[in-house]
Amino acid sequence: MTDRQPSLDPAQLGAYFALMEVAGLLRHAVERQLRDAGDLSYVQFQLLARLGLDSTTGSERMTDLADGVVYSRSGLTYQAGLLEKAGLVTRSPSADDERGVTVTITDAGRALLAAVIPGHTEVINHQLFRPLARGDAKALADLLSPVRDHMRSLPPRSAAPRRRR
Amino acid sequence: MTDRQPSLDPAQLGAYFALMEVAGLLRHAVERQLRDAGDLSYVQFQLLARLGLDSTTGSERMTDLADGVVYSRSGLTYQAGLLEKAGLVTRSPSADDERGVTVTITDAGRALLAAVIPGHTEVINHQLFRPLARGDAKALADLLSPVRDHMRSLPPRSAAPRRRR
DNA sequence: TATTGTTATACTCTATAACTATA
DNA sequence: TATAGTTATAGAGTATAACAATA
Repeated sequence: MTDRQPSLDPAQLGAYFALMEVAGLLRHAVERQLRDAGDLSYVQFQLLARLGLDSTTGSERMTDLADGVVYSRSGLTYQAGLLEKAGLVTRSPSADDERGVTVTITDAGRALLAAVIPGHTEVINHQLFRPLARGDAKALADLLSPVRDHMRSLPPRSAAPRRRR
Repeated sequence: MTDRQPSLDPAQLGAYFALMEVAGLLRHAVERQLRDAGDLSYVQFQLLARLGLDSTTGSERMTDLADGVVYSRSGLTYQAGLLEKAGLVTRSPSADDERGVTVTITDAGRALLAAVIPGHTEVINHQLFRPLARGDAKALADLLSPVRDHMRSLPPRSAAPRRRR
């Protein structure tokens, strides 16, 4: 079940700690901005961004959203409920599968997204890219993209094992 | 207060999203391992690691710990209380400054740290480094270290503004 | 007066399990 | 029987503000 001696060399340790600290600090900064600018949590922003920017239709099914944002079904139900209550998304039964729920971003949701993004990118520029040279962004993306793809392919995502009774 | 049009180019967007997703998934995986192996949250692990690995004495003051782990004083008090209750650290008044509290890792804390680290590094190897080539770890560390230093130097850390009454 | 740390409190978020309804 | 989503619930974590004690 476990490999032998997989201990990390100093470069790996440095990369790991730097990655976690940078991402943690960046997320903290970004969450503050999103909270101040639009009263959104990072997860809510991710959901809106997924619907408003990634999706061409502005709609996605709950399960697909959960897979993208990585958490439990009930957590997504909770967040989608908050977004719906705020008028930023609507929920309706899926056309093809009566069990499914389709979440759709509203005009208000798009407007809020647009209102929040400038400050968002500004934080990212200031905190993340200011100390980097041109070309570093691409280098970073090239390093991390394969990792992301690998992690996505791994095992357990939102729809983790379901208990049988 | 705001720069003009700091919008992100595609490479920057890609780097940002990849960074956040990789770090998020990695943290999720690592938290599960720490929980299973030692009933530790990631933050608690960070505190133990800071005391047991980074510090030569095994001790640090509360404020310094908070600065390193990035959160509020009260949050640190809460976590330090949990660690103390579990016998993994002790808290005692600082020698030089009567106001201060020195946190020290116990033998049990070091033992738990040692017990947890193999599984921890294994997760990191599997999830983060498996898809990377030799040399990529150093490249990643070289890219992110300046960012981390920059972010650390920025403004608000644990000891954020204190309200006057 | 400023700083260190704790406490009380309220709130957000997440996970588990049970439940309903459709495939 | 399996899957999609919701609900109830309980727990962990965080932030704010007020507070006590020392510098």
